[in-house]
Amino acid sequence: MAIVSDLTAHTGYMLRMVSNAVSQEFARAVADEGVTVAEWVMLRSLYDNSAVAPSALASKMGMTRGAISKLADRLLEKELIERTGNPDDKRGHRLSLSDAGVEKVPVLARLADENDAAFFAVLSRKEHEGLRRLLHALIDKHRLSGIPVD
Amino acid sequence: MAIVSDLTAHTGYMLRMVSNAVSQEFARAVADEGVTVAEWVMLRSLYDNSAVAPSALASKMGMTRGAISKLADRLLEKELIERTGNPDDKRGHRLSLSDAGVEKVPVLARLADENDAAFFAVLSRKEHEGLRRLLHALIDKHRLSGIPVD
DNA sequence: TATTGTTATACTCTATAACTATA
DNA sequence: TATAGTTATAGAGTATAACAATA
Repeated sequence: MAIVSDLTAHTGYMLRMVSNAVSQEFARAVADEGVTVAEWVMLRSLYDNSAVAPSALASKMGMTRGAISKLADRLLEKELIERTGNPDDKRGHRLSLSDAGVEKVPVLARLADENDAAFFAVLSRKEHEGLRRLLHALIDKHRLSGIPVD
Repeated sequence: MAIVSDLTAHTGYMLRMVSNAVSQEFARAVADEGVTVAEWVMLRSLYDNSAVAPSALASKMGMTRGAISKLADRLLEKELIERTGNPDDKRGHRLSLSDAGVEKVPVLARLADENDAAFFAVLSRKEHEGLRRLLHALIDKHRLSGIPVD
């Protein structure tokens, strides 16, 4: 029988297990506020600089323009964002937070803070910082800020 | 304006970015072999101890029984696994690898080895080991081997 | 009554590609 | 022709709940 490496031999597999666990817990937390994790990321991205082009969000969030469009539709229906035209280029749109959206972001941010603190509390401060440093190195070296899709 | 933590302030967010990147690269690699990541995990799980009950796989893989059922349907259609009855308990089923499945696992394992090695090559050996240790601690302390679902 | 597994339904996320309108 | 954005379609993953057969 061939020698076959175990599933946990792969760091990517362990990463996926842990990531799924954190995200699933966070998904439950924000679900009470009526949003999904991807919706939270879009809302948070619009909080700093409102009036962002959908294509800019797509490359920032690592999603296709089609996915951004659908995500924006849902947030529009929930009246958390607004979609306006770009006067300079009539093809372009701009997405921005609604008043309700501006109010919602700090609430969701607090849930994110709490969820993160609770999950990683099983690590010492030093270990937690080490993990963040390693993840940061991977993000940096693989240029994962905005995987340009599409 | 309220103070709102940045997305990257959350370790869970960074974890999700990195995990998605590794998994997406691996998904592309195994897609050439005609399987998905979840299918690979099920095939690998059946490689060690063939003849596993669907419910056992569900708790091992952290999926619902319904999800396992659907996944098994796809692998049956690809003729990589077989589904038999359990003579001791006529309600029960047993899943096991087909001959083609047994041949496929080492091929996929090699892709997993290569993908993992390539992605984490940007870390030093010491850093890589440190990351594995931290992930292992999180898996252990949160008992993530088999989140019993359903 | 409880359990095993399947099936039905539905929603999110993702990707590809066709389409509309502007440039 | 190229670009911005939307829309259509489809597949994968997940969850809930209803269901049939068996215990």
